Amino acid sequence: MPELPEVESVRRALAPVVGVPVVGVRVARRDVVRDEAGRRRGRLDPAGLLAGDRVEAAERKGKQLALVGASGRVVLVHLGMSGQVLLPAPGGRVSGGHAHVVWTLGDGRRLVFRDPRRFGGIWMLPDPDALAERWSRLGPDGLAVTGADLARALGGSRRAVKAALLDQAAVAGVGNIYADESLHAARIAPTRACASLGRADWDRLASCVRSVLRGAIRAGGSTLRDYRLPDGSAGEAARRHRVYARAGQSCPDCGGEIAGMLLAQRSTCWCPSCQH
DNA sequence: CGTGGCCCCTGTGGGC
DNA sequence: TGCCCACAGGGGCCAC
Repeated sequence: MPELPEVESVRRALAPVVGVPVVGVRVARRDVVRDEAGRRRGRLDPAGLLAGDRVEAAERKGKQLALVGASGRVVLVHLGMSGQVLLPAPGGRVSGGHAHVVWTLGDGRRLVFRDPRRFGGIWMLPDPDALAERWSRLGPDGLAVTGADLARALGGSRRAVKAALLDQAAVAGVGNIYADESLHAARIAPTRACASLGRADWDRLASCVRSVLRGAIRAGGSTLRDYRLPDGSAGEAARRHRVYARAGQSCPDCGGEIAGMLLAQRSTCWCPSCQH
């Protein structure tokens, strides 16, 4: 679910948590928390989840969110398909269960990680170097990606361009919604082989990726079902979708019928009359 | 090596 | 009304 705009919207909404002490943490499901090596069993040191620490910064690359402690320890959060980071009002309840990790903050509030499907999770990293190492495996962030970046990473690939856009090592933060939306804005068919695109195509596509992501952030992200801002409210970006989940409806640009297909095991929507 | 396919998991909406 | 299947924003791992 959450792609770059949703994670960035969450990150921005966590500004009130920065500078606040972390009093303690309760872990209801041990296996959503992993150490640096990826292990999800064994004794869990609460300090690894910033208990007794203080949140110094909330950072993001692609779809990954990092809470950096004053100690230098890092809590890295992946939302997967159904993950949420919630900051309920004091005394408020988090409905629906699946609240796997709950932090108690010094200002009396709670920070909650819930994730019904558990495709997401939390990684405890010992220091900022470990975070930098992890993030070095991601491609450039979607808000900053250039045509040169895409051409270098994907220019020789035989894959369909949509499948390639979903590769986080090529560009970090684009998922199924914004891949379809960016390709439509760039007027490029999702089925086109990467190797058939020229430099002008990559430049236009990168530009469209950046603007589509920026626009979705302005709208607070796309709420289809699970995604919520930390205060529980929905993002409004889904109103702006031009092709995603609109198969059979008319293209807002040309009025032609939007096609639906399966590409790389993901539902894909596009306009065959204006994307080539 | 690059690439496609399968699987992880829960919840829900539609069709029968 | 109720059941069952298909499908959902992601990504790791496997076999080709």
